[in-house]
Amino acid sequence: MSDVSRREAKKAFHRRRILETAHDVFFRDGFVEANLDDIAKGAGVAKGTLYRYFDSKADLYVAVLAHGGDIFAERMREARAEGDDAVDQVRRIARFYFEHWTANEEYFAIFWAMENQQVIGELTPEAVKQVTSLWSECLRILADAIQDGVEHGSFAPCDPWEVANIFWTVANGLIRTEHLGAQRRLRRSRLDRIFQDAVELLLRGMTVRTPEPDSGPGA
Amino acid sequence: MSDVSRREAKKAFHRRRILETAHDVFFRDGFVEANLDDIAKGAGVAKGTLYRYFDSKADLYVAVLAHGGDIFAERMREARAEGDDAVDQVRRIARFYFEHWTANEEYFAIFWAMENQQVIGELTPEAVKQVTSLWSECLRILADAIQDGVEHGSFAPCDPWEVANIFWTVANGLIRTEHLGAQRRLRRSRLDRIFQDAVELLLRGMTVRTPEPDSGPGA
Amino acid sequence: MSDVSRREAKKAFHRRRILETAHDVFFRDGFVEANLDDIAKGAGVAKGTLYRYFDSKADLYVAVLAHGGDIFAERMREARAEGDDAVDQVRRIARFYFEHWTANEEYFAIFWAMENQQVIGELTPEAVKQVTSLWSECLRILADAIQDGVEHGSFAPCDPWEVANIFWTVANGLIRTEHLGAQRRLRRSRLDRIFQDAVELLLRGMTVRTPEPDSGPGA
Amino acid sequence: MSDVSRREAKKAFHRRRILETAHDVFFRDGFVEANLDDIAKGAGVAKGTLYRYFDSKADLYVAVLAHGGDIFAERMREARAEGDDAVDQVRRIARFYFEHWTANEEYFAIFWAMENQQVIGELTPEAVKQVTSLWSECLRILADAIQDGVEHGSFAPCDPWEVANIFWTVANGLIRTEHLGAQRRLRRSRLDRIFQDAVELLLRGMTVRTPEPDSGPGA
DNA sequence: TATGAATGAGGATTCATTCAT
DNA sequence: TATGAATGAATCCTCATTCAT
Repeated sequence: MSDVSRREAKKAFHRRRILETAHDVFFRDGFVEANLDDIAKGAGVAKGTLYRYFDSKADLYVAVLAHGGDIFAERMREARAEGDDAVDQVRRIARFYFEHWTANEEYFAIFWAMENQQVIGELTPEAVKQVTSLWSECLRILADAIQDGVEHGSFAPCDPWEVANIFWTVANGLIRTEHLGAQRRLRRSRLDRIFQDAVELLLRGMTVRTPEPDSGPGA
Repeated sequence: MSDVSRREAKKAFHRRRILETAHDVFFRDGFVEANLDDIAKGAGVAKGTLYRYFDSKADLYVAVLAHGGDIFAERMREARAEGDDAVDQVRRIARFYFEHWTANEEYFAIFWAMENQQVIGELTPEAVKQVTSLWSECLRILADAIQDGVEHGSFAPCDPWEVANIFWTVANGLIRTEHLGAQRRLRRSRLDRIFQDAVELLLRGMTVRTPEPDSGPGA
Repeated sequence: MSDVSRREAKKAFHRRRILETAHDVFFRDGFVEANLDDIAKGAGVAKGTLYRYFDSKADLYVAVLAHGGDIFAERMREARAEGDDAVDQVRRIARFYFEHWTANEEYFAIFWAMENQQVIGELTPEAVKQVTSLWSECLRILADAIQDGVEHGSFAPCDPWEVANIFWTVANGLIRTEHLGAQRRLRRSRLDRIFQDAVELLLRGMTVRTPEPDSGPGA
Repeated sequence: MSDVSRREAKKAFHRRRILETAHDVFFRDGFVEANLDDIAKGAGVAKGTLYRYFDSKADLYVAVLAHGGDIFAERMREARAEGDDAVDQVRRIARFYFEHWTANEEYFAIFWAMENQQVIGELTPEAVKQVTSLWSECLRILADAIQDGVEHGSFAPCDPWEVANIFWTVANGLIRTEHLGAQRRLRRSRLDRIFQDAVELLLRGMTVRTPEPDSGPGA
């Protein structure tokens, strides 16, 4: 029994080490350029051992993504819960998103890289679905908040999913651009300002009522 | 004379064929996975011939980007010129951008791929600069239009570059997301709607709204 | 234990096979023209396996040189030790040198090839040093013997290093010329005679001759 | 007629340019690494044109060797003629040899490179013979001088060819070693001294009469 | 005769994956 | 279960030579 549990513990330990190292290496080199020798060496296991835990390089990659992705949505839900009204909730979600990615820059890079066609090509459809569902979940949280805002009159009527998507896109795009443009090291203060401005710009746009002039009956 | 010109014509033909094939292959496989055998075979030339036209794989890649990139900014400038006021100009720029990329989907993928760190790693700084300057140029056109709008009171005071950047990011992000999410074949109608909405959302956010606290009863 | 040692033995076997085959191939084709396919095939391993043992073609080349080079100086030292006086020692060194190279003709070719600029160009400075130091060591042994002879009056005063160098040059040159001139297969008897004569010629030149101006009538 | 001669002149000019450039390039890069693009460009002709003048790379190489080699033997003959007695003649030949190669270092490298097995492998036996005959011719001149010396009692009895060969070997070896060792730029003063010493050492050895002691009848 | 575009075989090196131990 | 040695397909690039113009 003790033997069994010790063995289990060792396995868990190995799995964790591998995932962590893979994370670093994928971040540093990207999926294609990353090589399993580095990962094995970094994790302190033999190259063959990797295959005891993961079926392939792509499989390991997905595992890395999933590893930290689960808590992401949960945290985002918490962030929303702390907000008072819809506007506040959207701001908090955006804030969390920004804070999270700037604090976990590497992860961001990895997530993005997955969208790159090369990686997707090597993944099974299931794997792709597994990862993308993480994003959908996040989008849903944001869309819910927006929907709330619309229902309570804080936002002008709109398609919440669509607007959530736009929000999302802006956030990702800004972080990504800055991430790549700044030689892969965020200048946080600059990004912070841009990000704030963008959020406010969007919020302004969402709040505006499309002017309903006293249009004549024929309009 | 005829001899020389015929030879020239043949060279031009080859160059064109190579670029076109490279374009397709880079689009299909991405930079890293693309292989020169495919390109050579597709272009109907020997592998060695590629090297008479381009110094390296990376060089060819840059050439593909530059091939169509030059006219891009020019067209965008034209699109702006056709607009009446700043708002109209921004709309037209956005429209052009959207039309162009949906009509040249592959190019979009290639441009984006370049921002991937692996590709950049293999390019000379000059090459990178050559390509990225295309984007800066486009950003400048948009920022100019916004600046105009601010000066003429169409837009609320803002940092034109920053707002242009946000616009840009939204546009790229939406196309990109749709591009990848939809199994790499845009559902144009859906994207069109989202894109329009996003532009209007942003324009609304940018538009001056004289605070009318005591606005009429209908507000 | 048995497992580990058997694996070790196999590795040693592979390494040996690779070195031996590389030796033959480098001898047959020279460094530049030799190709790793041949070596791998000859050694009965896959091409990739070569890289588990040696970092590069150049590295393998150096290993081939070093493989047999170490014992060379040692043997030469022994040869010297067997001599009675300085003259005898020099003769024995020369003899050993001759015997060794004619018995290991291929090695000779490889050593010489290394001095060719192309090969050196691909080696790291350390590698070059590693190999050339072998030669210096040999030169030192010879120079020591000569120095001894000078001190004991067997040889006329001279710069031992310089004379050792001359000896060396003659020896190498003769073997080399014969080696190449005779379609790469030494006619040993002929070379033996020339070599002997050359050694005696040099020894005669080195030998002290007290100027005997009034030498007897027979001079 | 004028046309014909002008054409002839042009051909001669091209041939000369090609040879000169090939000379430089072969010196700089060695036979294997030299490439015809460089030679063609340097000579100001098209690559294809090279093949109007020479059948192959190897052929061009041999032509380069022969180009300057003819005058070499002639000059050496003159050098000998200026000497008074055999010893003087040998000294003058050696001197000339030394002066010539240190003044035409590049040529030396090329000649030596030819002895490299790779080059020989690509040459026709005729070509090899053509080049090696140059060396034989030079050896003959030296052997003749030695023969003279033996006949006139200046030198101890010996096989003139053999001794000439030794002389030759020493000379080549010293220049070569210095040439390669000194990063391909001769330290002339040092080499000069060594060379002188070597020549005198050999001359001393050649002059010595093997002592014929009053050996007893049984010896 | 001269050109230079085209060729394509050839070669060093990498690395995900397998499998005997 | 873990190892790590072995694999071999895959790929970019070079360059002597050819040949249509």
